[in-house]
Amino acid sequence: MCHLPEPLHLSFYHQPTLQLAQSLLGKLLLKETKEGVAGGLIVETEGYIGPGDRAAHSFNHRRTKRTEIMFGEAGYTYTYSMHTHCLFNVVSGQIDAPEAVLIRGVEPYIGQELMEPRRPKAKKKREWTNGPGKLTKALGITMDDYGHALNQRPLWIAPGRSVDVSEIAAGPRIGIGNAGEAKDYPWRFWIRDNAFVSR
DNA sequence: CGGTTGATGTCCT
DNA sequence: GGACATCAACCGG
Repeated sequence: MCHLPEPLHLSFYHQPTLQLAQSLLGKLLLKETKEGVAGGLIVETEGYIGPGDRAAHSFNHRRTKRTEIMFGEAGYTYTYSMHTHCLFNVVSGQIDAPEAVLIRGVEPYIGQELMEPRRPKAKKKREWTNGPGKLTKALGITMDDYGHALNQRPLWIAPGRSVDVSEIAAGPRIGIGNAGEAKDYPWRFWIRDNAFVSR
């Protein structure tokens, strides 16, 4: 790659979380490792708005080692591990407002030759990155990226392509069945008809 | 210090 | 459509 896509300024992240979740659709998420740069267009996101959101890790102001970064400035990386996987979030909201956007699906765009060997279990290309745990593996995002500012290498977000509002669909978030009334909030957003949306 | 728990992925029927 | 792997973080004691 002669010149890499330029990172968005941190001011981009200073918008309401649900609006940011939609603004992130079509943006390009990039990760540089010693093997090179891999990147994908974001096609699916979810907003998590603690402390009032039962599905958020920061529900009820729960401030722990894991959620600490969510209480800081927008535009930083919140990675967390569940089972054997690592999930990637973008911190949003004001200081002390623990909010974040989970990235659930990306469309491979740069460094696809790096992604394929990282996803040996995937039989089809769409299985490389059509899920929150899958895309982190394909891009090489790990817990080491926790707390990283997204306006610089080795992990950053660039403009990508523009997405019209008519392409955006919304619905309930996935995998939060025990979150009480919050499970029905339509805080999941995706690009309609895109093959790399998780479901 | 041990028991519980997932914002999931993969394999099996 | 359902079981289960597998582990860091969290929480109660």
